[in-house]
Amino acid sequence: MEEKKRVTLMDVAKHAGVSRATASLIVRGSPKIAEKTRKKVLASMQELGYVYDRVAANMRSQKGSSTVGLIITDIANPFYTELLRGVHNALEEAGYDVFLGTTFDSDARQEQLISRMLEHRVGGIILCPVSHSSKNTIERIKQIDIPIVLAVRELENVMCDYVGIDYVAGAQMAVNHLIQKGHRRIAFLGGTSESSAWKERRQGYCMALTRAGIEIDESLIVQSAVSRDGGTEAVQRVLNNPKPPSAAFCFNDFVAHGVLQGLKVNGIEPGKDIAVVGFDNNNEAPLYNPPLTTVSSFARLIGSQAANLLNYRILDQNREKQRIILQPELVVRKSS
Amino acid sequence: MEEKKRVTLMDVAKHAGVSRATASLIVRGSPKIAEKTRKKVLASMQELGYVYDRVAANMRSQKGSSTVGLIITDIANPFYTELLRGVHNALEEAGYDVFLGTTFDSDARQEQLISRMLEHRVGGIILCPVSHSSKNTIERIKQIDIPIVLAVRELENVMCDYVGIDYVAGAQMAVNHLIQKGHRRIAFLGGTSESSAWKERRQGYCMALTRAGIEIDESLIVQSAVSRDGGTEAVQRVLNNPKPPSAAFCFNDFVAHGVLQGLKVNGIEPGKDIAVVGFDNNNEAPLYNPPLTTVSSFARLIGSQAANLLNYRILDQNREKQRIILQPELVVRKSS
DNA sequence: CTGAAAGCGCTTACAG
DNA sequence: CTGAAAGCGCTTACAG
Repeated sequence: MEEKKRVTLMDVAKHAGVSRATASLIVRGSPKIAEKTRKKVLASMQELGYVYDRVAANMRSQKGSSTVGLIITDIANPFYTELLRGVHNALEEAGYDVFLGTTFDSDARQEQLISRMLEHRVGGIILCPVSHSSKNTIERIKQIDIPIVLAVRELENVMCDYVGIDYVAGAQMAVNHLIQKGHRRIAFLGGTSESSAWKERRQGYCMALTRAGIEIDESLIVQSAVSRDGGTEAVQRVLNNPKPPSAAFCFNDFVAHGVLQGLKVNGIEPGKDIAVVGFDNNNEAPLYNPPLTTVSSFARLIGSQAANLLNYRILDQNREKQRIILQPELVVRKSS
Repeated sequence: MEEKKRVTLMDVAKHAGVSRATASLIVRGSPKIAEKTRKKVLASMQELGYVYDRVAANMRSQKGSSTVGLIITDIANPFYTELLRGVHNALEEAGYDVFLGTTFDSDARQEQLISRMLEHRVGGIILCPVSHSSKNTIERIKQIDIPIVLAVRELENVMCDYVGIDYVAGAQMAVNHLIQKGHRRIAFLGGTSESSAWKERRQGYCMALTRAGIEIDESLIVQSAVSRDGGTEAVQRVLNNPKPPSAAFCFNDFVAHGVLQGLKVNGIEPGKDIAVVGFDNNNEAPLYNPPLTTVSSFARLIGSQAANLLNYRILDQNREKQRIILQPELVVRKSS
């Protein structure tokens, strides 16, 4: 297992008895080379085990590399797994190789990842920003001169291609659905008020109630960690309310799952005694017991759209910025 | 949005009034530079928006890049999603950036991905080989002179670090469990006989039966697509058997889910009228109805172990090859 | 098609 | 710390 020396184009050229320039033309698939010469050179490459150094080539020709960076929050979150699937499929199809990075919602890691991707000379970046990007980071992002598209969360004052979904509308859909079912006391469970995702859901929640002439009762809004356990805790708290709700809109499906479990522990049957609606429509939602009514946030579609935007942007730096806001969709199941 | 010219180390050096060599030492964090000079230079970098060209640096210093390739079968498969999580977390922690590629079990795509990763000068590769790697590909892989670790599937005659699980033992566990529960007619449902994963499960299935003195009944072995629908079809077929089984060992949890659904359609209650066991213990398994007894294949752990092996290999090309075979684990739930 | 030269952005080694 | 030179593996442009 000794380190073999890297075979260079020059080696190939010598071996095949042609000039380096010719060999270079051949690896790049130029049509102006005689078939015979080409075959001879290709044979030499095969024999010597030549591997094209795309990195050196890109550097010399100053072309954007065929590499793209994808920065997401957390690969353990099904929403981002789905998004990753969308991005990856679309990007591979377009011939890019993808670099993956996860921020765990830390601004510092986000900064670092952006730096590293830039250092690797990626041709573009798809960024799902952390919930609190520092001024500093935002300035950096604005300065970046390679194509960049934002997904899921927008950044203030940053003009970029963007694809996300309308959380406010999604929350409204969920709550309207519950109102139509006759519910008046509707809780909003889970999530933390610092995130913009929470704020927007809250906004939709309030709008739906207000339009229906229902007063907002702050005691029905219970924050929690974004997890199953968080959901269980939140529902526990709201059940202790002197006037408990007859329905719950949950921050996301994970939280909703915890809510379902918490209800059962208390002998309350979700879907019958109380209605529960989630958010995201992740793969597990139809498997919950009862199957969960939820709002689809189309993570995969967000991913593939973002990939497409990036591809267009790479092909034409001057095209107009595009902003795609996907409309969520209510998926009614047994839990409501 | 005009293309700015890239700021080089030389630009920084000029701006700070030092030599390029000094600037180079500073970006690499050399300790022999006076604090004052360092600060001045760092300030210039900030001001000019310098970004280090890791690619050029690696090329010049002929160091393996801090980049690693991960080639999996299909990102839509939860098993590989989990594996990806394991790899990614471990690798990011160790300071690598990861390139992701998916083969969709195609040998041609596998070849292509390996080439591209090599062309990008990755420092190492974690490969989950497709089920039928051609002789050609195998030869290529043997010739690769950068660190490479195989995961999930081994390749004949290829000496590489490897981490996988013992499918044969896993299948035995599942079937033994059913035998202990008193079952004698146990079906093996789903999967296709071409894949080594199927063959090994079948081997374990047969061994367990034989040891218990139960004759193997080929009519209870029904192949199918590896999907929910496949599972439903397979169970339908086996229910038409003149002597239907009282238990089923399924190729994986997906197939098992289809089996559960197929049973219910026929008015048969899984977990009561018939026992069902899956394979993989994916995230959904505890959510099925009834919760699924299954064999955990520790996808995430395979990923993190593979990442560790690769890291060790990169640090020391001469260390002895390691072969890690994880033992699967039976997780008993309500379906059996 | 060839051949020699210059350059992409960096590192390395060395004399000062 | 500086300065000049050489080189990583490629592409580019040009005269022949």
